[in-house]
Order: sequence, then structure tokens, then C-alpha cells
Amino acid sequence: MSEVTMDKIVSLCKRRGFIFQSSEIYGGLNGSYDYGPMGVQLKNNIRDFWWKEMTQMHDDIVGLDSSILMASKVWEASGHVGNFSDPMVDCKECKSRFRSDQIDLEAPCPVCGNKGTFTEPRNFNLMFETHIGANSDDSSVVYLRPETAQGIYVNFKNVVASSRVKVPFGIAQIGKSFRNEITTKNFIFRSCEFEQMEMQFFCKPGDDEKWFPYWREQRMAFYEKMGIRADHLRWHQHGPDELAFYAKDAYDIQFLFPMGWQELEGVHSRTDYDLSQHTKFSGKQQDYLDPVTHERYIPYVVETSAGLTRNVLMALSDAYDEEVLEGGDVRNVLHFHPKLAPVTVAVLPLVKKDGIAELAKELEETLREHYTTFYDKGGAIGRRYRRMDEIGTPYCVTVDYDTKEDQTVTLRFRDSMEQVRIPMSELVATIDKATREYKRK
RNA sequence: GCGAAAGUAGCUCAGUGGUAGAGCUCCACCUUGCCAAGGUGGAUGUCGCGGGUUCAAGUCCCGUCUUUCGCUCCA
Repeated sequence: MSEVTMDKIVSLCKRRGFIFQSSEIYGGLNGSYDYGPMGVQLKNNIRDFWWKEMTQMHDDIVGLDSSILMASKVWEASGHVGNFSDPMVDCKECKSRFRSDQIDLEAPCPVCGNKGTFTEPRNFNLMFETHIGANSDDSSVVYLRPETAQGIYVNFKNVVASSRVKVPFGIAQIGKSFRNEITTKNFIFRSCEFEQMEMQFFCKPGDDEKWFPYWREQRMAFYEKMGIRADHLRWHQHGPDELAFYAKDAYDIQFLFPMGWQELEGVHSRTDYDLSQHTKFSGKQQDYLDPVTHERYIPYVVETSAGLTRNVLMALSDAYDEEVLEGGDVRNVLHFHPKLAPVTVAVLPLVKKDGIAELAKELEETLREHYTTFYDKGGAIGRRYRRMDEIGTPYCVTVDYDTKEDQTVTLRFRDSMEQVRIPMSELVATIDKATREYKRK
């Protein structure tokens, strides 16, 4: 396999309708991207897979969808207003920028050596700010949420009161977050607007020692179920200097992206920091009364926080392949797990004449009920297979003259390019079985 | 935010002051009985955007936006 570069992925994403630069006809907007027909389907498939794994497959996790705009006090309580608003100074001489709390303002500039060239410290808020109401006075300032987690914490009491859940339990949420990043780079890896898939697991203080490793294991298993190659995944434990102020312990799942190992998901032990902060700032006790033991405590939290948009980039990077076939042909193929592929089944008439195309179209329409399908009658059959390979379609069904006689079709597999002849009536069962047993080569 | 390079058709790129180009892709028809690039015909551009110099700008100058690489940043 040849080297997978970000350029190749960006190019394929644009060519095949996965991801476009935002506002492209106006010259683009830095750090913003649009998901095209293939991209949105891939993203939704990953999202749905995560949601099913977390909520449907865990009876101790419930869902939530909180609003993007929240009371500004939430961000004071969470520490985002303080920590995201780092005062910065610029060197007027060499234009370098520093955090004012990390530099001696009386000393010479460490970059150019000039003295007395710093500007006054200025605030750079990493949260996007907007206003509610027509007049933009200070009292109406609101922020676009920089993480989805706080929406979960502030609803902790609501969920406990309304859902008959008992600690330990988790709340899962998928949604957009916004960060006014100084630098955006590496395609969709770091963007100003991104989607998170978060689960906050509430447990009794002390029990976090048990749940923290449990969720680490669960989360890594998730990526294996997604068909991601194990040697492209690894753990990174935060050292003492890397730990956030609220964290007791933190591990990241890293993926080997084209630009190197980078964080994909964080599994963090957050203690009772967040609920305590909200107790303090709201004046309302964010505690839990155990209905059996009558103990009252503020639960500890184990958080799993994954980037959905990073998952999309991972899925593309992991799947991308340029395969050299016998004879020197190069086949571009995306080896998505079948349950993530934007198109699951393509139906192709071998030829257009003699009613073959119509028969194929009919079959495609019956398959729609089960899968996302695609019908393509244009060009040579081999070319159509290659087009499907390039968007990662795992199964192609070809209709030919024999189909008219005996109701059999050819089922072609993306990864092996092997074909089997089966009755049309067994298509769904055969495809479902292949999906269940799918293993990434 | 700093420094450097780049931006021409959907993609990859050629075009160094004088009529906007190629290959691939795409569309139609033909061919094709299972793995791309066979035939015929066709479509596609305010040369990123704005200003300037010039008789004339894709080409030179300035600004701006975007992308890439390196810094910086990354709760």
C-alpha cells in the first residue's frame, strides 16, 4: 500500500462528495467545512453507531440533547470564562504573541531580544460570543458552547428526577461545539465548529476507580467494532503536567492519522468538580440521595468524550487505500466497515438493453427498504465497480441475462473483488451475514 | 497570530505581458456477457477576490481570502 497523505484524502473527499471547504465560492472560510452527500451519510452512520452502542446497548445510559446557547453563568462555573480568556501580549517588534502569565513582561522579548516592546495584555476569548436580543449590551452576552459536557451536568437533577435512573448511570449526548481556535489545520481534524459524542457517567465517589478502567476498555472496544485497525490505535495517559485542573486522571485514545498520532477521544476522571462548581455558582445542590442507603453525595464523573468529526477523518484515513492490481492498475478503494459505508449496496445492470436495466432498477427499489442503495447503468461494468470502490461501497449486485431466466444475481465484494452467484431472494441474508462477519484486511 | 510557498475546468497541472490549454473526469449515443482509461459527439473557466501599472495582465505591483508546511496555541 502506498503512503496515505492528507492531500489524497482531501482530494478524494472533494471529488466524491464527502467534504467541501465552507463558503468555497466566496473564497472559503478558515476552519469550516461542509459535508457533502457521501460525507453526511458517513458521519450519520458513525453517529448512529455510537448512539446505539452507548444508549441501546447499555441500559444504564440515557440520552440528552441540550441547547447550544446556555446561561453565561454555566461557563463561569465550568472555568471556561476564566481559562479560555487567557490574557495575551504581542511583541510590537517581531509580532510574536505570548500568554502574559507565562512571560516576564519586564524582560526582553524571547524571540527578538528587544526590550519594552510588549503591548498591554489583551483578552482572547476562545469561546464564540454572541448576543441574545436586539440590543447588544453586556447583560445579553451568550456563548456558543465550547463543549457539550456542561449541558449534561446542568441537567443531572432533571434526568434523575424524571427517568428513574439510579447512580451509577450515564447521560449521552451528541452535538455541535464551537471553539475560536487560534490555528486550524489538518483538514477537519481541528475546526472552529465540530461535533462531539460525549457520555458522562455518574457514580459514587470511590467507584470511579472501577468505572474509569471499565470505560477505557469499552471505548477502545468500540473502535475495534468499527473495524479500525488495532495497530493504528493506542492509549496515551496524561502526565501530571498534562492534566487539566479538574481531572483526577486522563487517558486519550489516539489514532495514527496521516499527520501522525493524534487524539481521537478522551476518557477522563473528572471527580465531582463540575457538579460541585454548579452547586456553588447556582446555589442549588447538585447532589444525589441514594434511595436504598439514604446516603447523600455529589457523584463522581467518568467522561468519555469523542470527536465525531475526528471520527469521520479517522474512518477516511483508516479506509483509504491505493491498491496495485495485477497488470499495474491502481484501484482507489475505501475499506469502510459495511455498517459505516455511505452506500451499502450498488445495483448494476450488466448491459442496458433487453430489459436488464429495468430489472436491475426494480431490484434496487426493493433493496432500499434494507440499505442505502445506488443504481448505476452508465459505462463499462468494471468502471462502475471502481467508482463504487472509491466511495467504499462494500457490495455490488450485478443483474444480467441469467437473472431473467433463474432469478440469480452476482454479488461482488469490495475488498476481495470476489463474486458469488446467488438467488435474488438470498441477497439480504447474504449481505447481512457478510456485514456481521466483516473483518478489515 | 508570525514566517515561507501556493491558488488557472470537477481533479492533476501547463501556460513568464499579446485570442484560455492538455490529460483524466463528467454527460449522450455506440460498443462491452463481470473489474477503469474502445469509438463518435458534447459540456465545463469573470485564471481565488479587489485594486493598481500598461495600448494590452492568468503573467508585473499592492491588498485581501483560502490552502499547505514550519512556529505559536491547543481548557
